[in-house]
Amino acid sequence: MTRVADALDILRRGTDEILLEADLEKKLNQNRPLRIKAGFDPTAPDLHLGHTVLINKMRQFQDLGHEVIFLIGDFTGMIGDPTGKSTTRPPLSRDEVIENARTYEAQIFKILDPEKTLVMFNSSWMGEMNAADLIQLAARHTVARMLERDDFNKRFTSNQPIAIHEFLYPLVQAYDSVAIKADVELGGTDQKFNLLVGRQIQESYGQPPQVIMTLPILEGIHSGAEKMSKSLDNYVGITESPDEMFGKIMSIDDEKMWRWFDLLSFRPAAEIEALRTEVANGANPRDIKFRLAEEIIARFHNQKAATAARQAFIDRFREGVLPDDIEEQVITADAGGTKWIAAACTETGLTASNSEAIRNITAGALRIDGEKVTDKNTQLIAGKSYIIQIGKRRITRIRIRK
RNA sequence: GGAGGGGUACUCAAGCGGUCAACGAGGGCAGACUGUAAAUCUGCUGGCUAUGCCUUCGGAGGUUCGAAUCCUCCCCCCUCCA
Repeated sequence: MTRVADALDILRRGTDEILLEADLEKKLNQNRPLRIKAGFDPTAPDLHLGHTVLINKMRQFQDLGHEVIFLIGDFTGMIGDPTGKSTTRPPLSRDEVIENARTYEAQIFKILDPEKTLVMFNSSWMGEMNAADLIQLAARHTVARMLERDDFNKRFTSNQPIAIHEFLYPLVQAYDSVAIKADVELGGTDQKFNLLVGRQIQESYGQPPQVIMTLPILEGIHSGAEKMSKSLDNYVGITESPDEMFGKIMSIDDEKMWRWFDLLSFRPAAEIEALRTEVANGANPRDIKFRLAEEIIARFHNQKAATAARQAFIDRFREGVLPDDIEEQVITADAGGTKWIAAACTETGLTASNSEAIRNITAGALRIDGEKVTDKNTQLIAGKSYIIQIGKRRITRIRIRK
């Protein structure tokens, strides 16, 4: 096997599509570092495992000696939200963009090699364009082609509005590839259309078209097929604590676990296959899920933290032991020297309102020091400290101050 | 520019003068069962120490004992015609 064939094997793993793979092979054969592009929003980053599917692929390119361009779409971000459905996003200031970029770096370099990563902003070329330049760019594409994009097509045929500027987004993104002279652009499967526009626009500027590589979209931790996202609150953030990560990963269902192994694990395919066999032969899927959780936590924290998280998980949920490092919050008692339980829950953020706390008491979900509370008028006494639990996941220690 | 249709809670979607804090579905939270899984079953899902009070049905006014429901004006979306 040649080295190019090896590289292709590595790069192919976990991808949804590579267009055209023959082009990629050709480029790899040129024996030079390729320019690998991936674009990101300029909004405040809170990277989660879903993003890492893509970032891991970037890392593989780096390991093979290629140059990764982490492109921050600050120009497009400054215009506003493309869907326009939600309230218009306020334009980000220069300082905010730079601040967000810094936060990105702090997170992506948990995976990427800083030495081989180029962070760029598309405002540096888009900001130079004038109206005539933009119109000439727009002249390189047709409405009919735009309407081929799935979501445009759906909206068009179902009479939903499409703002004209939305057509500019794929074009600007495509032009980014021209400006960067990208050899390869990575994106989620939902980006396929935009990435293909990049190929076409590059060609019209006389550049060899980029290879596009789409990666599957990771589903969130809740049941169902919704993609992992912050707004759906079904994500595992890469800066979360080991315990939080462990709990969330364990809560995914068994079927989804294999999907996560495929997309997130660095284990050799054969090893994952062996794990499948173990489960098929009767191993408890939970124990296999432990390994997935540990691998991921070790990646973003370290092996020691991963082991500790697993132990804490077992202690807490199998043995029913309370964690020993519950954060203590201090709140002030009322004039009478006591504190109403519902108000205490709300003040500590355990519940969003007193009503919610009362509902949880009625539902039998609230415990004080392990004892189920049935009286919604329960008072906490000043000077004492209590462990308050709602359900299995929400827990805090409260000290009542006079 | 003209004619018509529509904006309801996190989302979709009923309601079309009182019985509406607003049917139903999804989502979420909790309980049972478990492996803190999933599936299933059950309860809850605006706020307020509450058999009551307050704020919600695009916005502002008005009619009425009483409005999400009727009227006026405004904003936004969609369709058809031009």
